[in-house]
Amino acid sequence: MAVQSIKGFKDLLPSETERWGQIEREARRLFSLYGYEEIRTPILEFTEVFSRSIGEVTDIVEKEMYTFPDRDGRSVTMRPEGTAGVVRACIEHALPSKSPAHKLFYMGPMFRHERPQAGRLRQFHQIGVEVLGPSGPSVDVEVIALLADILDSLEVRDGSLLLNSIGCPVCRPDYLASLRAFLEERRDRFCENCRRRIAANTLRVLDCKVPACREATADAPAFSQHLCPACDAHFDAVRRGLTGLGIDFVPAPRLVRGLDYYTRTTFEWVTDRLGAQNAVAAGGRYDGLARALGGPDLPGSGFALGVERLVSLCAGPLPPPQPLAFFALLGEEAAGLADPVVRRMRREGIRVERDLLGGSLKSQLRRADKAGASLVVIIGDEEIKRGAAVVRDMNEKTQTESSLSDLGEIIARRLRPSSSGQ
RNA sequence: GUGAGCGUAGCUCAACCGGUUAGAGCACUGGACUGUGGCUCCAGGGGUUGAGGGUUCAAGUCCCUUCGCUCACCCCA
Repeated sequence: MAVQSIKGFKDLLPSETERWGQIEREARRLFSLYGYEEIRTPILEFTEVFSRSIGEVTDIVEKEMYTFPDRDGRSVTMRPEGTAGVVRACIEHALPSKSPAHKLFYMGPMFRHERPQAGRLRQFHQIGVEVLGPSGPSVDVEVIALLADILDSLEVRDGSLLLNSIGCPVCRPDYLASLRAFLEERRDRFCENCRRRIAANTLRVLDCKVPACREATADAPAFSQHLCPACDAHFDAVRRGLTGLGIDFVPAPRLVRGLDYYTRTTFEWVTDRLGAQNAVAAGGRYDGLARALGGPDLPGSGFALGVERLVSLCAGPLPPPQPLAFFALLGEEAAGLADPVVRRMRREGIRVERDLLGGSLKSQLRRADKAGASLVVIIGDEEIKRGAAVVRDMNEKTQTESSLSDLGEIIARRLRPSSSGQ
């Protein structure tokens, strides 16, 4: 059998890359409007960057990372998410000392060795933002508004924003203790997984899908009732901020995050149109991350958006391509005459295709039609004798003849009938 | 990592209870129209039926192994 791509690694063919391009352009446009700057960090990092930030006991670190010894023996890992590398870079380049606030975005591939399924790949792509420095609630609100605007600009509107607060190092221990006590009391009502989680990943029990577990936790203590005054005020301000912007959200007391570094605000944009993987974007505040990486206190807030998942939700129209002129050429001599014209037109910003396959005029016209050409320039022996070219309008089915020297200007004028101001 | 389903042409799918030369639509190429696209009609190229083994007079079809894909669990973007 011929060689194939690796399981969970997908090719993006031209039929799909247009949508990707649209998404990336829209995102970049909004990032620029919001004042976010791009950062590009390496795909490969020392393993500690992830194990120390994401959390040693998470699934990602325990069994999903592409980790291997580099040739010099040091353990390296292909990034499973974007935040850790961005924060590492900020610490390494002492960004906090250069400016008290950094608003960054990134886009690119992430890698997790999971079993592929709908909406889940081993190489997948995220677009994300990180705001490093400011710790106030308005940062969380801005980040969520930015996410909402990206989705809105792509006409992805049916879905909901889940919002929660998971406290901070001040209030979380108390809450965890009372939650754990609550769970322990009804330990025998939980699935095997959850029994293990009670000690290992207490918050996760709240998020279990097993109905019996859901029932057992129906009246579990909610974090929102146990927040310390500072976290409570922060959460309240985020909610008021979102309401003020007209951004709907649903309080989700069970929404927890799998990654250790989250504090306070946590949110997720979910839809029911994606199969089992319902999260399109997720994020929150991670005030403890920079310290975990050995850096200074550096509050952060951001989100990551799954591009593949977003693509499958996008049904809106793609931007129409620039009008196209197509050269149908019969014979070597015609090609020799046409090529300089074609090149000149391209350098002037006109979209021009030149037939490369040859064959009958009929087959070249067929290709021109399929390529979506609005004008076709035909040059054959008869035209060469007259030093001319036939210009066929594919929509009107009309033809005119013009001299080779005027060709460029005539095509340019006809392809941009009204927007000559450009 | 666990479980289930599915692998037939480039794509989407047929092929009865196992039966003789594996078909169709779309796509592609050519012709009708010798230099004029889309529509129509005609023709043509394309297959190790995922791979390997077994049962049988006979396997796309049944059995085993293996590879791949898909979906779900888990987890997450």
